[in-house]
Amino acid sequence: MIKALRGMRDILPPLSQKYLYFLQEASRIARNYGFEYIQTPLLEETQLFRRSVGESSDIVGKEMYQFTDKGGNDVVLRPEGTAGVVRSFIEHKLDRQGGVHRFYYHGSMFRYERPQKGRFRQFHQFGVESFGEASVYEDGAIILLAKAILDRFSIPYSLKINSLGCPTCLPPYKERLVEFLRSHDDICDDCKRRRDLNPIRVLDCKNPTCQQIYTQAPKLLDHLCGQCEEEFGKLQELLTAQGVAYEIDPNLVRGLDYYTKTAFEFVSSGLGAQNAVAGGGRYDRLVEQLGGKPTPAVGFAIGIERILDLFEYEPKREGFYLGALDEECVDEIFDLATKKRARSRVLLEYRPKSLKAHLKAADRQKARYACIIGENERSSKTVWIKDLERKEEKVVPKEQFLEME
RNA sequence: GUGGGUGUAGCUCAGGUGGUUAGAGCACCAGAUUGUGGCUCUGGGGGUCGCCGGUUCGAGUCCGGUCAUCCACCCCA
Repeated sequence: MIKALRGMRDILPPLSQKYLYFLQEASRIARNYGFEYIQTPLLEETQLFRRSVGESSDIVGKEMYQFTDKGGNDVVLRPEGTAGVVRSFIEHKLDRQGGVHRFYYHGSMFRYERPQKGRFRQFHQFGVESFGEASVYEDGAIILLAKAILDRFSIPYSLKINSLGCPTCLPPYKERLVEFLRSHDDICDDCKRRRDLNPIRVLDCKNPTCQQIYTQAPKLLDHLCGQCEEEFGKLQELLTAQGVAYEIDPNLVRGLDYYTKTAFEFVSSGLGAQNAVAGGGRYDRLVEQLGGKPTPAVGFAIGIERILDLFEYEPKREGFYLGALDEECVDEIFDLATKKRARSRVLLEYRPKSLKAHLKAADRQKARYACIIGENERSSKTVWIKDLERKEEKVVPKEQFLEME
């Protein structure tokens, strides 16, 4: 038997129904915040991710589905969504057009990792990206948008925020940190590697010995420049005013290189070790880094598989089940179903069955109405209808049946 | 890449120390005297016991290998 590849899974009913329901609600909320839908290719030039996500990240370092296509292009299946949207933003010269551009997207991402709970090689994200708005109010709005989506599904979470500084305050801090790290030779091997590649990432090392050492390390939050500090304060003020509970996590650094200033993560218990359900932040330098005009930007992504694990979905009864009690009535319900299908969802049973069997089938398939034609109905040109939710039944002329919503 | 757990019916799982036609619950289909769903009862269909090899008169059971899957490390959505 041919099976799906490791870490790839099919999404079939009823999960697929839940998936669509999530997309519908999340899209609606994103639109309420002024975002428009954007779709970008799943395949991009490898260079795009090397230059955005960064060489020091695990994603670029070891998780990309990378290959050479038949035209000799070095390409990858996108491991995350932001880079492609930024590429598109620049390619279509929206950076030169000016103004604010807000996009939401959803779709498959690919990372070659060992699968585990909440982690797949092909997974799906719903994300938003906002370009051209430097105000910290936008950071606040973006966090509120993510929160609104989680709240829509009554998902319990805790919100962690941090500031990663800007080109003014981050480099001097990095130097101090590296200096500190060089004076401590007992940090783990991973951290020694990080020290040279991307020193900030040592801060969220899980190794207890390292964590013990880092309690003495210089803190980025103590080294923010005036503007970064002010904005981080303003962000907290905004969140507090909106009644959003949050926790400052000075070790929240995130594994992608492009973040600046605001970084945030929504975590939820009940997801196992992979507890981040949404994450994002500001990336003011990325557009420029990829060859566009300097443009401030901020965004986030939600892990769809993870969020689907966190809420229940009961599809509601919908549509009409049509069944015949004897062979002579089958042509009639077939014709009736075709007409009815111009406006409504119709589940049609071709085999004549007992009334009991039809009701059972209609119930199981979650139809709202069981509509049956037998000898009596055929001679009187009517349809017997039972509302399976209200448990009410009636016999109506065929014309009236076709009018029903 | 590393570690641990698990592979028996569509699903969840039983199957002491090897022994005849491999079981249950759920699900599915059909019935329970006249055309009424969810509950109950009866019956039915459905399994190369992950795969390969070894030990044995005999392997679902023991041994080796292999594959798959889950969880964790790591990292992140």
